[in-house]
Amino acid sequence: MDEQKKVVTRFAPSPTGLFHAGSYRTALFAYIFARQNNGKFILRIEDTDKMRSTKEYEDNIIESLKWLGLSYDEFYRQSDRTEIYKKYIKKLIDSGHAYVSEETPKEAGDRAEVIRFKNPNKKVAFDDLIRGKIEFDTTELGDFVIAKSIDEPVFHLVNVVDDYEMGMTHIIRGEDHISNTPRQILIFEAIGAKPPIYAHIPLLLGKDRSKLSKRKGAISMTEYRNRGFLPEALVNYMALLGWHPADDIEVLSLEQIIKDFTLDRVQKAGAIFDEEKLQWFDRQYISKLSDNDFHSKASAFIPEWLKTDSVRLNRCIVLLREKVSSFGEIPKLFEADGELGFVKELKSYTPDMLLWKKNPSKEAAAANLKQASESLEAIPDDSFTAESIKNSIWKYAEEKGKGDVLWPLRMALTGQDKSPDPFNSAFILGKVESLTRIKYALEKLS
RNA sequence: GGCCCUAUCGUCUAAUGGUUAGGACACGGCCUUCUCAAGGCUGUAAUCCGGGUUCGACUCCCGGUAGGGUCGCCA
Repeated sequence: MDEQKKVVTRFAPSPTGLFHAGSYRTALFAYIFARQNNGKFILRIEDTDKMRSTKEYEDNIIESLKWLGLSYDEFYRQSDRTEIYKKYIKKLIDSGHAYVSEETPKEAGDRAEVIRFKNPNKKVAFDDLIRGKIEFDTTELGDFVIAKSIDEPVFHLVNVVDDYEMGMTHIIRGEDHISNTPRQILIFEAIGAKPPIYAHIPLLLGKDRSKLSKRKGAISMTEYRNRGFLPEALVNYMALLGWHPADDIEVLSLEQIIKDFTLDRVQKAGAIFDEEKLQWFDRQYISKLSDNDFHSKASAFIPEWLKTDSVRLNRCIVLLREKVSSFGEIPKLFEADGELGFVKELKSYTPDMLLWKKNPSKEAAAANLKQASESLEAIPDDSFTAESIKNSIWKYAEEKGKGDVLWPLRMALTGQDKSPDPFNSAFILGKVESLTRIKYALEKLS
C-alpha cells in the first residue's frame, strides 16, 4: 500500500523567558495534530541567540511540557548543530544564493561582515491551512541576514534547515510568523527543498488585545502550577482558545480533544486569555478528583499549623472540596478573615452578633445555645460527627426555628458571619472545643 | 507609515445562503438555605459600518472603519 508521508510537527521555542500560555497553546496545537495523525512531535530549542538564551529557561520549557502532559518524540538544541548549518551556509554561498556582505555597524555588537541571502525579488504564495492563500512580494524584504558569520547562523536559516533536515511536514505556529514565511520559503527553494505545509494559528491576547508576551505580564505555566491549577484544566481551557468541538461539550480530556480536533475548526482571530474561565475549568477537574487525590494535591497548600493536627485537617477536607476552585485558594481560607479561619482560632465577636436577625432576643439565643450545648454533650466522644451532631439538634431547631438555633450556634462556634454550617464547624473543632466556645458565648449573653 | 492577518453577546465561541442568531464563562433574578459558597432554574447581552450579488445574507464580493501582527546582525 502506498503510504502517505508520516506527519511530523514541532514546537520550536527560544529559551529566552519563562514558558507562558502563548507558547503553550502553539505547542499544544502542534502536538495534537501530530498525535491524531499518528505522527511525530519534535521539541527543538532555538537557542542561536547566545546572549538571551539560558539553560534555566530551557529547563523551564521542558518541565512545563512534562507537567502539562505533552510528550515529544525527538529533542534537538540548535546550539548543538552548528556544523550542519555551516554546511548549508557554504552551500548557499557556493550556489550564489547567499554572499558575504560588508557592513557599516549600526549598533554595538554589529559585525562589519555578515552573510546575506540573495533575494530573487519575486512574489511568493502559500496555502495556509487555516487562512487560505497568502501572497507576498518579497522585493521589499531586501537581502536579509542569515548568519552573523559562518559559525553563527540566525533564525531564518536555522529554522528552515532544521525543518528540512527533520522532515517536517506541517509547520503549526503562531500568526506572528506569517510575515516570516515568505523569507523561509525562499530559503527552502534555495536549498532545493519543497516547503512544508503551513498552519498559522491565531495569537493569544492579553486584556489589552495585544500579543500575550513576557513583557506584558503573561503568566508563566510554572506560576499556574505554583498556584495549584490542575494541568488537565489548563490543557482543556487552552485547547478551547481558538478551537471548538462540533458539539457544545467543553469539558474534554486531552485524549478526547486529540480525537475530535480538526484544523478547519480553528479560529482565525486572536483570543483573549480569560482566567475566570480557567478557574471554572479547574473547579470541574477538582470535583472529579477522588478524595485521596484531592488530599494529596491539596497538601502543598495546607498551612503548617493544620498539617500537625491531622484529625482536624481530615475533617476540613470535605469542606475544602466545595469551597475551592483552585488549590491556591486554600491558604486564604485558613487566614484569620477566611471562611475557615475559625479552625485555628475563634474570631472575636460582639454579643449582638449571636442574635438571629429575625428574632434578636438574647433570651432565645441563650436558651437555644444552652440546649445545643446539652445536645452535643450527650453525644459520645467516638461518634461526634457532623451527621450525629445534626441529628441531635435538628429536631429541636425545627421546633424553635432553624435560624433561631443555628445562627447563634454557628456564630458561637466560629465568630464569623460567613462560615460552614454549625454541624461541620462543631465536627471540625471537636467536642471539647465546641463546648468551650458555646460556654464562652453564653457568658457573653449573660 | 509599507506589507500581511482579522472582525458574532463583556470574554471564549456555534451557525459554511433560509435558525425566534445556539452554547459556555462572567453578570442579574429566583429556588434551596442559619450565613457564605456549591447546586438547580432563569434573565440581560452580539452579527463593526456602507454598498453590492441574491427571492433571501452572520455567511459570498467590493469599499471603508477598527483591532492585531510584522517590518533586527531576536526568535
